[in-house]
Amino acid sequence: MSVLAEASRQKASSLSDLEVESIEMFINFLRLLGWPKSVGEIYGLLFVSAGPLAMGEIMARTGMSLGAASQGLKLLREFGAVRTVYMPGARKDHYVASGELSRFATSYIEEELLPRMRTAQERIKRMEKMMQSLPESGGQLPAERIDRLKYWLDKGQKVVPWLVKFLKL
Amino acid sequence: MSVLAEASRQKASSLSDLEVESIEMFINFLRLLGWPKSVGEIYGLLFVSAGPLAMGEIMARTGMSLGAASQGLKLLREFGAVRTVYMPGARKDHYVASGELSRFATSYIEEELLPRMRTAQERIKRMEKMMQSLPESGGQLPAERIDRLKYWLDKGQKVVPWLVKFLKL
DNA sequence: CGAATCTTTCAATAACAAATGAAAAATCCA
DNA sequence: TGGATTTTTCATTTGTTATTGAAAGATTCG
Repeated sequence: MSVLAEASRQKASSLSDLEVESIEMFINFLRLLGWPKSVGEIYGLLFVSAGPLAMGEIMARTGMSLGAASQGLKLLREFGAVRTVYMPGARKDHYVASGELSRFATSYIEEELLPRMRTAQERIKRMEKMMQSLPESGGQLPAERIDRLKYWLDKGQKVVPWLVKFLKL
Repeated sequence: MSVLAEASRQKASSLSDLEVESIEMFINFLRLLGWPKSVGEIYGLLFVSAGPLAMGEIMARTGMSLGAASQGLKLLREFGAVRTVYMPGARKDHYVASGELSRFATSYIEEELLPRMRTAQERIKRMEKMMQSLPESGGQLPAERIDRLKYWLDKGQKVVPWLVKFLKL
C-alpha cells in the first residue's frame, strides 16, 4: 500500500462510528445555514467528544488542514457554538462544543433573516411611493402584491421573537 | 459608445426602479434558501409586473440567458411560486407570480428542514445504540449531549407544523 | 530575553455551483 | 404532415466559495 493510501486509511479509521454519525449530521444541518463542511466536521466531532480537544487533534482526526481548522474554530467561537476551556498545564487551547443547539437557529434568524426583513421593509416603503407617483394605474395587481408583501413581513417580524424565545427555552 | 456598452446600457434601463427594488429584494430572500440569483430575478420581475410575461420578455428585460430563464421558470413552477396563464391567441407560455409568499417558506421547511430532521432522528437512534454498546462509560458528556439533541429535535418537529400553519394564514 | 510552540492570516489552488447558448425536443398552426 | 416557433436540455464556460499550507504573528516557558 502506498504511503498516501495508508495515510488516508488511517485518517478514516481514526474516527469512531459515533463520531462519523455526529459529523455527518452537523454537516447537513449547518449547510442549511450556508456554513462550509469543515465547520460541520469540527462541531460534529466536538459534540460527541468525551473531553476538550485541541486544534491539532481536530486536524488529525478529521484530516482537515491547519487553515480550515483555525478558521472554522474562529467562526464557531464567534457564534458561541464552541468555547475554550482551561486545562491546567496545557499550552494549546482546548475546545468544547456548546450544548445549546438553539444558538445556530437563533443566530441564523438574527444575523441573516431579520436584517433582510428590515431591508425589505424599507424597500416596500420606497415601492409604495413609486406606485403613487406612477402615471395613473401603474397596475392594480402590483399594488395588491406590495400590500400583501407588507402584511406578510409584518407578520413575520411578529412571529420571529416568539420563535426565538421558544427555541432558546 | 461600443456596441457592447450600448447593449448593457439598454439592458439596465429597460427595468423600472420599481422592478429593480423588487428584483433585489427577492434575490436577497431567495439566496437564504440557496436559490440562484437568476431565480430571484425572474420572481422579482414577475412579482411587480402588471400582467403575465413570456419567457422571451423576461430574458430581454433582465438580460439573462435562454437556459437560465427556462430553468429558473421550471424551478419556480415546481415550487408553485409561478404559474402559466391562458392567453387567447398567444403561442408562448405566459407567467404570473403566485402572490402566496408563504410558499417559499413552507417549501423550504418541508423540502429541506424536515427531511434533515428526520434523518437526524434516525442517526440519534443509532448513536444511542452505539453508546450502550460502548466499553462502560463511553462518556457521560456525549450521552447528555445526545439526549439534549433528541429533546431539541422533538421540540423542533412539534413547532414546525404550527409555524407552517401560521405562515399559510 | 529568546527559542520553542502554537495560532492566525492570506495568496494560491481546488472544488463547486451558476450561467451560457447551441443543439435537440416539443409544440403549434396552416 | 411539415415548417416555423417555442421550450428544454446539457456540455462548456464562467464565477464563486472553500481549502490548503507556507509565512507571519502571538504566546508561553525556561
